[in-house]
Amino acid sequence: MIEKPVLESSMADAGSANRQAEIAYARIKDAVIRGEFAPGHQALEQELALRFGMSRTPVREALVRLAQERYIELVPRRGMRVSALSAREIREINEVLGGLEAQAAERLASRKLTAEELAQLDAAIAAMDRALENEDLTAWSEADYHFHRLLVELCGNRTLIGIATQLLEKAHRFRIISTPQRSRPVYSNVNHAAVVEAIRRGDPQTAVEIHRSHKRRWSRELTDVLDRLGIDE
Amino acid sequence: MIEKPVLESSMADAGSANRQAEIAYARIKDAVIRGEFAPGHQALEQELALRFGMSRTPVREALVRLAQERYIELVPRRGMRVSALSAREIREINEVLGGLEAQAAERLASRKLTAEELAQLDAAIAAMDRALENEDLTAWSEADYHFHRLLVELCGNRTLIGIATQLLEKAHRFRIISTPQRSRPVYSNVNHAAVVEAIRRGDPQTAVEIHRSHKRRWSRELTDVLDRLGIDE
DNA sequence: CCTCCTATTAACGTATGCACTATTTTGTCT
DNA sequence: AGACAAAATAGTGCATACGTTAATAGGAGG
Repeated sequence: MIEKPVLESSMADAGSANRQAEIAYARIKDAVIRGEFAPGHQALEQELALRFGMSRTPVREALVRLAQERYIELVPRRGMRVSALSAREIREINEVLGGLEAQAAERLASRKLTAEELAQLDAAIAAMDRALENEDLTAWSEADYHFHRLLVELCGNRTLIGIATQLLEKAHRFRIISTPQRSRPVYSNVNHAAVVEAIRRGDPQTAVEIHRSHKRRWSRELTDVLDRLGIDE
Repeated sequence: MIEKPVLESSMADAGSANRQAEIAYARIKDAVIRGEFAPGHQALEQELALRFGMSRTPVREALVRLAQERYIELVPRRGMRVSALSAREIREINEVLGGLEAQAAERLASRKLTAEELAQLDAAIAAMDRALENEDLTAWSEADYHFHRLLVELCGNRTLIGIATQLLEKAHRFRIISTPQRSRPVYSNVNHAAVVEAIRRGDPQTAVEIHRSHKRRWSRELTDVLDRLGIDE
């Protein structure tokens, strides 16, 4: 048995892939979504590496992935810069997501959901109602995010799930910023419940209709919110 | 002036970002899409680095990006493995893309296109017609790809453009494989022309309707094609 | 004082080095 | 010969090193 000079970091984890790069990816992404790294915030690769206790290599890998997802830009000489969510992008995401969710809802209404799946949807709506009663907009925001993710994830189309999840994360990032500026979202809960009802009845037509009109209403409100936040193109 | 020992590679290019990593990314992606790297094909990082005349670092960066786009998998000990296009994934892509393109068409019909934009669409259809007359399925396939990309790119929603383009590239990868198995696509040209007509008239309703029914027809044909190719879930 | 040019610095992009580990190969025992 | 254990091998994931170059600071000239 050759004795190897174990320098440091005993590499306790055995199983999965990329530890360090994965950690860097998750931490930076989380910081961006939660607003810790504000739009425009810059950080050098070395800086991040130091903060995470790793070398530039895994940090760079994380940055490349995040840049591909448009969370950051890699500016040649200044490291990463956190992308701003422009009004344009928010509107675009809202529009695309509307279409994808309508597709998901249509699919859901077209197949028989298990009792458990329906219970999950009901629970998600219940959580939203509870948050609304407590006037807890942050909790409502989280619950709404959860509901939308659930709706998408139940649809079974993994390609759709992947794309919609990415967009939902970005929408959630915006929601975290905008929550204080939004009026009490009473319509949302009612509409979500109605969509689930249509899904339960197996009525794709109605599910899509409701979802569409809800999105249209929110689209109009969005304009005001963007104004109040002073976000421009 | 300090004389620096210029070792090799005079770095002739000045302007843009990542040269090497970008090259690796483009070459591998192209090889996968064009079928040079068949599904299941494996290659080690060192192997690719050698082939491209660079070190493992930029190759790895390219692989990480491609893995994120699901063109390849990074298998811990065997380098990259080219992902197979499963029947399931193809159907999923077809479904999502149908929705996105319908959205794009709707948007196009809802705004006034410039004469040049309409001319571009007409030209794309003309190219498809020409290919069909010449019984050149490969050329038709390229022209069809071009038409769909154009349709999407004219819609103005950059988020939609980005997502749809990724999906169109994958669909194109499938088309390259499946072209020999497909019956002569007569309907497609007629339908594409009808969609453009609806867009020209500014009739979103009809544009969406036609697009939908076309996608439904293709969806049915797809099942046969998948059978003939022996692609299973 | 302002402008232009030069020298320095700093950060990226890439190359290389190193340790850890899954896999394979070799050798021994039954 | 087959099965199991031990050692060699190979390849990743990360750390470090290096050259290039953009940005900046400092000095000279107008």
